[in-house]
Amino acid sequence: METSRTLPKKSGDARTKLLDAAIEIVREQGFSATSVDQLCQKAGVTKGAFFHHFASKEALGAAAADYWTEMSSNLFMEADYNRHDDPLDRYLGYLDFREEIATGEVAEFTCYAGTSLQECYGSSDAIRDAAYQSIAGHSARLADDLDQAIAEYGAPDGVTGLSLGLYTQAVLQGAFILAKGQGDAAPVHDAIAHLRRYILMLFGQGGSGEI
Amino acid sequence: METSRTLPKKSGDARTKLLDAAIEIVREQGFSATSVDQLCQKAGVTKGAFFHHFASKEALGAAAADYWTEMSSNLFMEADYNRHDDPLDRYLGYLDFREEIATGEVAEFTCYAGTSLQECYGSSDAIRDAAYQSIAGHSARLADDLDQAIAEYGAPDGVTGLSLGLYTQAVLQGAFILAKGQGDAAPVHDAIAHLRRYILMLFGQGGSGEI
DNA sequence: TACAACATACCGACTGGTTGGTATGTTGTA
DNA sequence: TACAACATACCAACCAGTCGGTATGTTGTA
Repeated sequence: METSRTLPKKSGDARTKLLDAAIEIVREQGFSATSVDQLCQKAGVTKGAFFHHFASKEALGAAAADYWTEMSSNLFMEADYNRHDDPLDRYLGYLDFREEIATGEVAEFTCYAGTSLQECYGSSDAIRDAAYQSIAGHSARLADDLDQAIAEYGAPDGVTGLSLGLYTQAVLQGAFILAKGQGDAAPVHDAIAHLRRYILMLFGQGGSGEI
Repeated sequence: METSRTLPKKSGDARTKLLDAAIEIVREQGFSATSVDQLCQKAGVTKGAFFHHFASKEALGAAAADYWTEMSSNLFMEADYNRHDDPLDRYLGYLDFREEIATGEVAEFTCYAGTSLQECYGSSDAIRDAAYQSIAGHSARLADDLDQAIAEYGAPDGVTGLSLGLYTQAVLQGAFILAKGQGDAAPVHDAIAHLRRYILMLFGQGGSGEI
């Protein structure tokens, strides 16, 4: 029953191939519109393998959200912007990095968690929770730097690191929706420009300014 | 083939009942996860009525986006905040109004266009286009007030009414996603607070300040 | 080290229910 | 009587999930 959520890590690669396939296809056409057969074909495995590793299609969706959390967590933790000494510079570097990776096909830079959270929040508790966990966890990591920046440079009453971290994610998720409508990454760059301007005004030109 | 997109307006109410049902159910469980039978049951009509008015399920989805555009357009046009003389006050009043209507169940205040745009952008051109049209059109109306505010109070280089209008929608759409994850409207209020602070800083306390 | 007992990973044909869509009525009304 | 607005009955395709089976480890023990 619980084959899916605990990561066995050293199993054959059918599981991983299915998770990769899920993230790719679901980002493009949504979860409900994606069939198990389609997933299997993309992953190059059979249905038997699918239901050996996942109790249901829903379990795959939730496991893919966890997988997404892990992948994106690694991506951002290893990025160069973390090396800045100043917490505000780290945050601004994060924004730059997000701009950098927002190129190419829309489905390649949009967020699995945001997509499936929006689609599945009413039909699957497991997927909703795993997807929200992904976004909330990411926000919390941002909040660390932002809290330090607030401690160093000050901020208006009611402005906390977490609230800014969540706002950052809201801006990005919303920009992804606009990008899907427009067919390219331009809305993401525009939105980040506004967000960056807000942060710079909030902290009164704090930080070193370098990139 | 084109039974759906041109609004006959004075037809029997099966069509309208189906559109209302679509907006209600799709906002809760997504488009793909909603079946034609479910739609018919909710609307209290039969399948014959459905396919009399809509060429396909996809056509219903696109028509519902148009219907959503019309409904929300009326809602915002008739709202009190439009009576402000100052364009910035009108924009700020819009933000207040959006906060006001963001209460109760999540599915009741989230956006049909944003939901279906995110879900269907890769699987249905018709729905994607109609949904994006809804958001883009809404942004354009905001852009009018924002352009006037810029003319009156000035703004940094590169800040246009349209770019701020689209940013506003991005913030709201992203906040809706967070609201779905959290299960209540709090993220919407938090996000609007940040957005309002940004606008006020941008325009340097312009506007009358009254509500 | 040898072998039985068991576990894991995977295969693919099959099933029963659901799906979007169709074909053919019926009914109200202009 | 003509046509729009529905209703009813039905269908083929597709869907998630099952099941009997195989091949390849792993482990305990004598």
